[in-house]
Amino acid sequence: MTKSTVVSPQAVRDAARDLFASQGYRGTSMKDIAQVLDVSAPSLYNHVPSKQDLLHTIMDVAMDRALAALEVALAGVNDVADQLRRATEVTVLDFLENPAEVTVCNTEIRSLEEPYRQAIIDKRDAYGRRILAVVEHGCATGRFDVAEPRVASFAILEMGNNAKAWFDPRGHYTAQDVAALYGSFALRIVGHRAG
Amino acid sequence: MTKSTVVSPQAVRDAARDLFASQGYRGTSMKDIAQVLDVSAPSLYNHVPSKQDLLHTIMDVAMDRALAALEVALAGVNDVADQLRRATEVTVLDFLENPAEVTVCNTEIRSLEEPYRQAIIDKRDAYGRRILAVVEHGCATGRFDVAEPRVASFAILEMGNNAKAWFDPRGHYTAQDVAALYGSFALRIVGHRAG
DNA sequence: CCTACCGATCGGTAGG
DNA sequence: CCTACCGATCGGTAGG
Repeated sequence: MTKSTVVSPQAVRDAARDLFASQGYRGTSMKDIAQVLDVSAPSLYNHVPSKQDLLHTIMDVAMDRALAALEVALAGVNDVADQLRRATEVTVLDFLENPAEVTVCNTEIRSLEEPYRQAIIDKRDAYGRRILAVVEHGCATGRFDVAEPRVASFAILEMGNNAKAWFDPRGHYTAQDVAALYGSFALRIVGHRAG
Repeated sequence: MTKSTVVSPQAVRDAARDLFASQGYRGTSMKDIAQVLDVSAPSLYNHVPSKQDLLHTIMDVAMDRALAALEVALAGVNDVADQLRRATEVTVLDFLENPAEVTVCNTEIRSLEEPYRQAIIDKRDAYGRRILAVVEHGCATGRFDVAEPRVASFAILEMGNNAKAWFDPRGHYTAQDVAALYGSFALRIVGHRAG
């Protein structure tokens, strides 16, 4: 036997996540997902309500996980430079460790129907505001020196987005190594001054 | 009359570009494109050979334009810091001035059939190598100080990718202003030392 | 969990 | 440039 996995809502979402990431939401049929799990397409509806619900759930779980990881990374950290470094590291780590979810979140917002679409956009914006707040705090306290904190925070959030495309988990560098590198880039972008 | 545009291959590509950017390639039908131009879907085949050709041509023209603009921006510039600043500025300017093409290039490579897909990837990689060469030259001559030139060049190329999402051409800053800001970020990332 | 099937939509062609 | 139409595929349901 090649497939002995018990079909479950999570198994369907995992298969859908990988296919949505590689072929897109519109380019993936319920039959494609079913074939991965070795069942017929109609059988999927015993586990999930619809294709649209699959997409929304994948993205919503991914956003909640990212937001929670960001809060954990910032909890109890007082130095604003450490805050920015950790926020950047945890962001890049999320990109590297969950490449399929991140790709789906990046490319399939347009495939979400309302009100799901707006709900995901709100969570994505909340993530961005959290980064911006750190950058602004660093500027207000004179630890950072950058002309446009808002633009700087966008650049920091975005610069690691494609790292998952070239990162090799079995290569010379670990995901944490790469994340640390981006953390140092973030501090340079905001013009961090020590002490 | 609401539409008096003469239908031409370029008009079809322009309509397709905007629809592919907002709805995706698979989410856009030939009928959708035809409706923008106020003709029937079969009529489009008098101007373009296929939907797939539309996608490939849009992306290929966009990549050639970006590569040419990069060469023009670097022509005759000797100082490596100026080279990196200009390369970053022209990259971000391309993102801001051609948001639909850039979105299509970013999200629809997976919708391209071979050999078109590989040809576009090759052009995208050539662009990245050009940026990397500048960063490496700056490191080799001691003008830049960054541990991983390759990762730095990826970060620089990527950081402005989403600027088109929040940039408002009628706002306080011009596209050139925003591009200049990213140019300064690039020099900070590579640890540029003056003189 | 399956087969059989529904109405809708797709890219593209025929023929004029 | 049009209408009429082709075969294929889609998400989802019926019924068991």
